[in-house]
Amino acid sequence: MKNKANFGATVTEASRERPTLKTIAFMTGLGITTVSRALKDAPDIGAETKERVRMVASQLGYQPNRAGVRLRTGKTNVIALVLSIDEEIMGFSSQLVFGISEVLTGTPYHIVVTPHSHSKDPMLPVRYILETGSADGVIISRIEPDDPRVRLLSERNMPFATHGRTDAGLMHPFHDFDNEAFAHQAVEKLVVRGRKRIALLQPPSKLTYYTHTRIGFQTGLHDYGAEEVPLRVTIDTPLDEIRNAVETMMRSSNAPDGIVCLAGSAAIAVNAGIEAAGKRLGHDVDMASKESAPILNWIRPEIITAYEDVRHAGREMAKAVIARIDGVEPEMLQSVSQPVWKA
Amino acid sequence: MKNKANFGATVTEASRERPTLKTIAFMTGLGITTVSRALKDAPDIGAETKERVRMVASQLGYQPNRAGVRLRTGKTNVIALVLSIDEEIMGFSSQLVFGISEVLTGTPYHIVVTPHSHSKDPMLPVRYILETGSADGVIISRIEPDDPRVRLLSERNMPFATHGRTDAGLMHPFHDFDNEAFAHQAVEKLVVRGRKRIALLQPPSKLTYYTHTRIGFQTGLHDYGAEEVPLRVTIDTPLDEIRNAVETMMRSSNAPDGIVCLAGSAAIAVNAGIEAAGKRLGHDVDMASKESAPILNWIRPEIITAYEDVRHAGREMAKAVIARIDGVEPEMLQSVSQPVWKA
DNA sequence: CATTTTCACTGTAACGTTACAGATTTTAAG
DNA sequence: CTTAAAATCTGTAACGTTACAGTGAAAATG
Repeated sequence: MKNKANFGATVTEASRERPTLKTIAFMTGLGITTVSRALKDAPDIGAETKERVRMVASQLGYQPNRAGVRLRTGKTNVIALVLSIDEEIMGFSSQLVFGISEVLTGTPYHIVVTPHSHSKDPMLPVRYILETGSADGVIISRIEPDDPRVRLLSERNMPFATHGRTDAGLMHPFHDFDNEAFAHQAVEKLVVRGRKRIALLQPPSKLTYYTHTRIGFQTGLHDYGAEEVPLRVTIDTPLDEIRNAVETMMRSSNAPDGIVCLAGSAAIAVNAGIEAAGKRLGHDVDMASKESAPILNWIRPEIITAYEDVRHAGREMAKAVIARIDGVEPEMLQSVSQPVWKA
Repeated sequence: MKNKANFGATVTEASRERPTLKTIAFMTGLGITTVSRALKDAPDIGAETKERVRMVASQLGYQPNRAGVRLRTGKTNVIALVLSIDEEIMGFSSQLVFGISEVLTGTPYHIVVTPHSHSKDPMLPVRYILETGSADGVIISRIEPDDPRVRLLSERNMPFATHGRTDAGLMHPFHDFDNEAFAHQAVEKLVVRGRKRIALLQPPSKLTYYTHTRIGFQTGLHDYGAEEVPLRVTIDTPLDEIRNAVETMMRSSNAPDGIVCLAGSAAIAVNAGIEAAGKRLGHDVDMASKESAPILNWIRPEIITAYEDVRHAGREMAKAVIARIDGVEPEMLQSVSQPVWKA
């Protein structure tokens, strides 16, 4: 009862202050510890007491003070999203953020966005999070086969999920788009339209899904009897360079009659290159592209598009990190989503 | 010296633990308070002592524990970005986030993203932030002339900046794009090309910049002697409805010969509508559009585009909130950026 | 009826930080 | 020399929370 004096003097003022366990303790006449435990539904608190505490708490609109919890327990209730600034042209990362938030709403977790330029050291943000313990879980993208961030996070036992897979016997939660299936099916779609000489606008070779893409593409070529026309730019190349490279390619005697494209924004540049070369989509050449926002068909209905649901990816990864934090085994937290072809 | 025993026993282990003021106090032989004050460059600490403390601190890679600071001082070192999920198609909000982060890097601030659907109560996230004191500053967008969030934040003395202006004598930091100038100039560009019958794809009427847009547009019509062809959809309308509305309009006897469009994503749908009606951009009709990512000209070089630098907006708002937190007057923290027309 | 168990509840300490009110030593002033 | 004034430094308490080690009373056991 030593709090009584405190409250007696300031009861009217106190009602405007943010309620704490102390407030509830005072109002119920219980100890602070009891209130804390009651709200956590601890087994050594009476049922009726719990009920009473819960009532008062919700009456007051009590919300645990995050700093208090964090200081005492180390639990931050933060999920850090590490984003590469440069990968972004088409709102890819907004969708990720929104997907993640969807899941985090209704949990105590907040999402902190930690961007970095991938020209700088990609380890920096991850190291910062580990050193300062500023998050309970981490989400990273642009994964490499033997990604050092994945190694470090695993080693330090920090729960995390990746957008993309590794390929070095590292076991961890991930969500990935099935780029192998996409590339394979893309080749099929083109061959069905009579295309046999196909170019691939692929991801940069250091990312894991470069290989997935290559395998799907080459298997497709083999299965459906087509051949590759080489293209030296990647989806990370600036759009004008892509356009120029495609224009040059389309003007050459070696021009392809089909193009597979791994990103929606790049597809726009490819299309510009095709048109600059005086060719027509659907006539001289066909293009199959992945897109993370349904806009390509607004631009050219002839583009064969597969949708990658990035928001869904965000949801999956958010669920995975939280599950990982709760101790679920990484094996259970891996998922791959299939391309959805338009029409 | 009462810490000595503690440390003596665990000195090797302690070196792996995260350093605190206590660690530095032990290493320098000073009191915890002294170290704290030394690191803040307080006037009552000796110059040599400060130097020594700073050395040891940086040696150890000391970083203040955020939970400790927050619990003690109430300072969260968090900027909350409140985003509307629905407004997003083209990576608008990613650019905002990146712009904000650019400024926040090198400050102690982190960015927490708090999304919400604007079909739900838009006050919810703001109320949550106020009630839980979970941020030192807030950034909001989609501003209305008499925005209740602006009122509430002002009333509660929470530093904030808005992306867009209010119009009810509310004084607060903001950054805005000059939509009035944009609309006016857009009309000019169209009239210069001989267009006289112009349609406007405008923002929803509840947002402040609807009025700005209308004023610029109508002044432009008047100044350059053109007339308006009404269009009932807004840039918030789903893309397929925009397309249909535009197609219908373009097929009608009342079809415009110029269109002003306030958003890049909507422009894509407008273009699709024009083409669906069998008209050609640059021949039958011209379009001037704002865009926040340079993609429209990849799609149709004929579109007259003005660039809105959203990343810059993010930077401006981040600087504004921080300045506001530091006590700078709102009057000093308002900026408007001008449209930049391509070529 | 004495003893053990169970049940319901509680005080203390600690997480890392800073405001505040001293404490000690040195220097300046009278 | 004494006294006042700087100049430096420090311990205590508190922010809100929870782990831990209890306490006291009632119920079950022998």
